[in-house]
Amino acid sequence: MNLKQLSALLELSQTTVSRALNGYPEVSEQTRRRVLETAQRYGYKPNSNARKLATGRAGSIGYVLPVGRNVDLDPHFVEFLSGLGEHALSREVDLSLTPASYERESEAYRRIAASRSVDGVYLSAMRSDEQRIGLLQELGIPFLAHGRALKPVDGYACVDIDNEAAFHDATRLLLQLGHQRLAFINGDTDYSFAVHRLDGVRRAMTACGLAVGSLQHHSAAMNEENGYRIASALFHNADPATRPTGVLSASMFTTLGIVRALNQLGLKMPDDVSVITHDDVFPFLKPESFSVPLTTTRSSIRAAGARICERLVDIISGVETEPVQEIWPVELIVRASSGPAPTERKVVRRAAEAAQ
Amino acid sequence: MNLKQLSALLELSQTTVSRALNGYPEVSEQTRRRVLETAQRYGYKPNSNARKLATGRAGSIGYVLPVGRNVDLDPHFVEFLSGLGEHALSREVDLSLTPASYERESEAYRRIAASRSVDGVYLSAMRSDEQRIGLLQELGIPFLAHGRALKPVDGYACVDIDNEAAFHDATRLLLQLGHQRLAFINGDTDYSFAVHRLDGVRRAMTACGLAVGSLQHHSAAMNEENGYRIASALFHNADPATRPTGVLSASMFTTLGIVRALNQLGLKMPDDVSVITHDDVFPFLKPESFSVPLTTTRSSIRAAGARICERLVDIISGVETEPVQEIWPVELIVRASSGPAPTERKVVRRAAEAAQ
DNA sequence: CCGTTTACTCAAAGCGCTTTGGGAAATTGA
DNA sequence: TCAATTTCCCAAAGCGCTTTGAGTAAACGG
Repeated sequence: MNLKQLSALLELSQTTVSRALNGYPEVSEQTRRRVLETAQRYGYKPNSNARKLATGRAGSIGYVLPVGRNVDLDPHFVEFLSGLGEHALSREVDLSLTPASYERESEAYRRIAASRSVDGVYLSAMRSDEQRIGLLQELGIPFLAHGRALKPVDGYACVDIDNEAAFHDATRLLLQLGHQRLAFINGDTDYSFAVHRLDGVRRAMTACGLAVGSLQHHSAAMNEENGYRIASALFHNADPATRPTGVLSASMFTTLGIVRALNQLGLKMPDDVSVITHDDVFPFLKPESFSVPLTTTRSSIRAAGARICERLVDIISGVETEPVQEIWPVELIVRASSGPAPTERKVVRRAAEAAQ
Repeated sequence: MNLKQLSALLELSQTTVSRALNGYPEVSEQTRRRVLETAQRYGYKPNSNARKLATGRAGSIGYVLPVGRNVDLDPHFVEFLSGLGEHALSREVDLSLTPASYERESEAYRRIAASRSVDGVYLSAMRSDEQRIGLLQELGIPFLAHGRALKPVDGYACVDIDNEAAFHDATRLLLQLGHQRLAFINGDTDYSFAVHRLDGVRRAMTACGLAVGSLQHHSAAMNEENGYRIASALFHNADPATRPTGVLSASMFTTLGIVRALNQLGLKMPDDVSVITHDDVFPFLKPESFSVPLTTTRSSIRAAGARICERLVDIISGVETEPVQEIWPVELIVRASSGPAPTERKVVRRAAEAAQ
């Protein structure tokens, strides 16, 4: 059933039927009702491709999906997608994913732009060495970034969380609790969020008069394995008097590994080591659900997804004109995994106990 | 730059240019080269909507994304998507996600079908009470299911793993190891995979002469919290002589919770309780990465994604005509979390130790 | 009563591509 | 040499929708 057939059936012109369906005022209420009713009964739905061609609007937002043997879409993405989808639903837009290997990424953006298959795109996993912003500006396709680039600093729209402040605050808490030897198991610093977080940690240390060089900083993909590997290296056979007493962790997955390493070495949270983790709010893995509930910096990645969809639709429809950089604050939530730094005395006592 | 402008530039008809670009034989090699070269130089890309309208092909496959306040896309989805995307890349198809709330799901499928925005769809999370197969058959849109319905048993194309055999084998292993009291922390039996798994467990028990009624079966969403909650209920204050000694778990997330509960209660794997888990092969959480490496039934959900994309493209293009039901075998991989059932003597001894 | 709004409706012109059905030139076969 | 192919290219007709620009009848105002 297409428009032509439907209008023949109704003995009306295509114009009138189209207008009736799309809510234009130039059609009488009576006619509109009749049209809607008939359309409903015969299950008429406009052909989306024809409509897209005629209007020039695609009614969908795009994303270039990084794929390849060595690329793992991480669970952050699906959580983000949930939020995006939730909002997309209310605005009746679809999401179009264009798979592309890392090397051919810019080609994919070019194709999207030239073929006009989407109205706008969003970027995520912003890199320290970010190329896409310039590309998309040049291509003239509306976009919104989830996260920020290190440079350019502005001139584009984004939604990001205040990673710098989050890790500054977490670090300050550890320092206030008396921790002097800190370790930071960071995400991959190829991504800008990891750089911002490191900046935050360093600023807090500096403010407290601690040498930045004393920080044990490790950068790696955020997963269980790396958390385990790095934490094991930090604590295995380390002198209790010199090993870190405070650990900052980039993600809950990393922390799963850290916890496993600590358990294996017989180290307790928070008596031997305090841990603060960033929590993206996964419904399937919560900081309360650790044997020792985790102190976290928390920001819902899902909420960010919903917001990004909302703003992207506004940008596309011209409601939002200036490129706004929206930075969300992050909460620091104290649970049981953080506590006062062990004193020298305690360290010795606990070491003796452990030796037995 | 559109086709009209490009052909004006080349002083050729649109027909010839279109044919040259699309590789039709009716155009001389020399002309083709000239066309391709010019198109390249001026960055011409066909408008995808116009092409879709003209050809009737969408060049994309669709998925109805379940969203809503209470719906969590789980990490399985992103892993699946990785696989799908990997293959989609090689076939140059896009993925189109249409968000829909659970209640309006069938409406979303109808819209997709009527608006011809995609060439085919895939289904996942097949339910015990599955309605979508009939709907899609009626709508006449090509589809491929990831998983199977309980009924209809056949008449549609699917890719599934042999959940029944997987859990049969896992159960048989526990029985062979002498376990007599089993618990199964299953996924939600609203989904057919969970029913198949339960069938497998029961078949193994029956074959071994064990009463099916003795199985402690719990059905719940597969996450850390539920694993913890159910395992705690099973083992907290339970008589060592009657509590389960073998536990089957539906997912790695569930098992995270089970392990937490066991740790808290001071129970050891595999001495006090053997655990076998299904592993969907997440790159960020591996069975080897548990303090006691997990015995698992393993099947890569990502590989399934790639295969589904491959077959769906074949179905759309008419290469695959008969609805094939492709069932993948599942490997049972023994690691340290499974072992012989504790004997009565051992049970008493360990209980005494624990009491001290 | 007649010119002017107002309320509806319509025919037709795109949107940018693919594809059908030829047609003219070049090549071939006898 | 001439008819029959083959080769290469074209004009024009869609695909199914939206939107422009008009037109007609009814309602209105003075």
